[in-house]
This record gives sequence, structure tokens and C-alpha cells, in this order.
Amino acid sequence: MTTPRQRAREQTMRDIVRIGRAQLADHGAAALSLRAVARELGVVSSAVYRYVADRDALLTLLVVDGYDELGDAVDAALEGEPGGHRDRFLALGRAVREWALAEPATYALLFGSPVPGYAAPAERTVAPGTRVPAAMLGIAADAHAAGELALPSEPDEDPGGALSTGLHGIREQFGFELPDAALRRGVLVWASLFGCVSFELFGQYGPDAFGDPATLFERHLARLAEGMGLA
Amino acid sequence: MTTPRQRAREQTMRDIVRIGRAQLADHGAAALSLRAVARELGVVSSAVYRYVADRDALLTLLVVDGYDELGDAVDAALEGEPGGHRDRFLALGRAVREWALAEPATYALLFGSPVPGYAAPAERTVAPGTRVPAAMLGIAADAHAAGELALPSEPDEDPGGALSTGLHGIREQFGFELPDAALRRGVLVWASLFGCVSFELFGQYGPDAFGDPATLFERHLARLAEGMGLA
DNA sequence: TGTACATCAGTGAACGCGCGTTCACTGATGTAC
DNA sequence: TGTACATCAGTGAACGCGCGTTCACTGATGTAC
Repeated sequence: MTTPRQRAREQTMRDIVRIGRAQLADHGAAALSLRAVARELGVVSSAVYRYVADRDALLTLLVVDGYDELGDAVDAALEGEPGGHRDRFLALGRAVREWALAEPATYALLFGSPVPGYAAPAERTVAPGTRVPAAMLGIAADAHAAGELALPSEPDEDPGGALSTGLHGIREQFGFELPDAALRRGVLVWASLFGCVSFELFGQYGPDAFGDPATLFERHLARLAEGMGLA
Repeated sequence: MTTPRQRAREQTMRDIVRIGRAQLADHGAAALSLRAVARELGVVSSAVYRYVADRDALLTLLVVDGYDELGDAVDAALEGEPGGHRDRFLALGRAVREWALAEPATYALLFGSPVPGYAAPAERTVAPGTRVPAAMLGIAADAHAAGELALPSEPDEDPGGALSTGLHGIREQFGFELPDAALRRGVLVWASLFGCVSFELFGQYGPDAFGDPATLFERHLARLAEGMGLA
């Protein structure tokens, strides 16, 4: 049984996150201000301290909320795409780009420059932050289990090496049955996908982005699927 | 013949850029402050307006300086590597990563989140900003001219399409004799390279970066060379 | 070579602004008996 | 069901801080004759 007070508190927390994201869009993460949030909330500046310990705590809320929204967008796209592994990968990539275009400020908070003086607390941001790579490597692992992943001819790492140990860490953590070389390719494709989205969103492609950014992305995405071994 | 006054002015301009970059490293681009630069320069805050029209002009100085320094680092690496096309590509990639690790704040200014409220003036930043992709596609074009570029089997774009026109624009601008599909792959490899560097630098790989970020990058770089058609 | 004038670097005060955070407080809501 | 007490949302003032930018000014440097 929730009391009116509890419900009001939850509503206010949601409002704070919503307003915070709007501030992010207007002024960027570094200029995120508790006073501005309070103003927008229609409340005196000290009142937000009832809800949020300090400015960093608000940033953490926004980071977690952003990762979760992106994760939800990707999951939704995958649910609508029960087809082959390659199609699922393409759906994932498109969902990432579309969410980024819809929420550029939150995307920049998650994947752009670190906010000076702020370090996201790992225990709260790692889980939501790994949803997309987990989904992506999951597709590769599914394809591999079905015998449909084109395996690279490169040998695995030196089994004693630090990289091999590190890769084994994520294999254990997520339960992916993938050899080192496939894992490495998955990580490269993951970084490449976000590299493409960031370049488009952050303007590295120039003002016109070669005339047709959507088609360019589609071509790149198809190539990345190939690169991951998804025919 | 330069007067002492001119020489002093040039020295002060260099100091301003140097101090600005240090500020960038400490507080990030959004918090870059003319007053802080003036303080560090040992001068009253209004004095910097003799050198820099406003805060945005200082940001532009830092952007141009950063792109040029990165371009110089890449050029230097290529001069030390007269070998094969693939080796030259690897040298370029390593130079980008090494510069980024050495100058993370400037890297973040160039390739991270856009600074809210600031738009880099194209007429001053495009030329220095295209040096790295120009060098990279230049390697591919050299390889192609030597008959040593593995050409993708994909057909070219629909010749009337917006993307094909856009790609033709950069072909003309830089004089690269590369078919559309090879250009597209070059752009993907370019975005992927910076995607890898950004992920490592901005912490997406997690705190330990799979145990051995340098080796991971080497593996990725080798794969990117392959992806561009450089055997 | 010397002098008169123009140029320009740097000063110091002021403008109006926003920020994070603390603190003692009021008054409404929730809870235990 | 009614009452006494505890909890908690929100107030308003205050703290000390930094910011960009303008303006009239002083005094040193550079230049034209």
C-alpha cells in the first residue's frame, strides 16, 4: 500500500529526471545545474536536496536513466525482429542510431566526453551500461551455437596473456560461448557501431554527412554484420 | 622585420593556447573560462580581450591547434614509415591512439560531445580537421593505384543517389581515385578507428579495458587494415 | 637624429548574472496507540 | 475514532564563489616627418 506522500515523491523523482534531461539538451552535462532543475520544478533551490544528495547524484540518475532507455529501445527492436541472426544485428544497430538521433544530449552524456570532476559509480551504471554490448554479443553467441557464425581464421590469444584473461572475464560474466577471436571481433564491431553514430551525431562527417547519412549508416551496418561473421 | 611588440604578441598568443589547453584538461571544454586563462597568464581578466574576441574565439583556437597537433603527429609517424601501405595504415592508427592518450582533453574537445552553444567555424576548422581522414584515404588510394588494394565485391552506389554524389564530393576534393565501395569502407574504418580510441579513452570498455587495451587496439587495428583491403 | 603623434598592452572598477550548499524554520502528512 | 507525536516536503535567507564583458584610463612602444 503506497501513501499519497510516497506517490508524490515518485512523481517528483520522475519530474526531476525529465527536467534534468531537458537541461542536458539545452546546456550540456557540464552545465547541468540543480538550481535550474529546481526553478523548472517550481520549487526553491534547496528543496531538490530532499530528492538528490548533490549534483553528481543527479548526473548518475541521468546516466542510469539514459542507459536504460537505450537498452529498452534495443530490446524492443529485437522483440520485433525474431528473424535470423544477421537481421537481429541490423535491428540492434538501427535502434541504437535512432535512439541517438532522438536523444542526442543523453547520448552525448553516455558516449561523449567524460564530465570533468564526475565519475559514474560503477555499481549503479555498469549493469545498465552493458545491456547493448551484452545483446550484441548475445546475437553472435546465438549464431555460433547454431553453427551460423563465420569464425575468424586467426588463432586465439596467448592463453596466459592479460587480454585473453580479460576477454575470459566477459565470457564468464555473460555466459557467451565464443572463442577469443570472435569476442575480439564483437568488441570491435561494438566500438565501430558507436563510432559511426558518434561521428554522425557529433558532426565529424561534416555538415552534410556525405549527403545521405541514413544510407551511409545502412551500408556500414551491413559491413559490420559481415565483420562479425553474420552472413 | 618584426618589432619586439609583435614578437611579444605572438608569444602571448602561444601562452594563451597553452594555458587554455591546460584548463581544458583540468575542467573540460564547457568550463573553459577567459578569466581563468587571464589569471594563469598573470594578467587582469579584461586584458585577454586584446588577444581573443570572446570565449568562442578561444575555443576555436584550441580546436584548430588540436587538429593541427594531431595531424602533425600522424604526418610524423607516416614519415618514419615509408614501408608498405598496410604498415603505413598501422602507423597512422597507432599515432592517433598515442596522441589521444597523451592529450585526452584536447581529444575530447575534437571528438567528444559538442560544446553546448558553440559551433566551430567551418572555414577555420575543416581544413585541419580533415588531415587525418585525408591521410588515411590517401593510403588506400596509393594502394589502389599500385594495384594492391583488395576491392570489395559490392557494386558502387546508384550513381544518381545522394550518397554517391556526396562521396564523389570528397573524391574530387582530395583527388582520391577510389570507387564508391572502397570510399565507403574507408569512411567506416575511419569512424571505427576513432570509435575504438574513444571507447578506450572515455571508459566504455570498463575500468580495466579487458586487461590489456594496447594489445586489444593492435588486434583491432590489424582487423581494420584488413577491412580496408590492405593485406 | 629628434620630436610629435598614433597605436596598443594592460589596469581596475563595475555591470548583472548564476552556481552549490547549509541551516533553522513552518506546516502538512503519516502513524502508533 | 481521536489524539499525540514523528516524519518529511518545502521555504527563505545566507555563505562564498566564479563567470563574460564593457569602459575610461595610463603608460609604454612604434612610426612619420
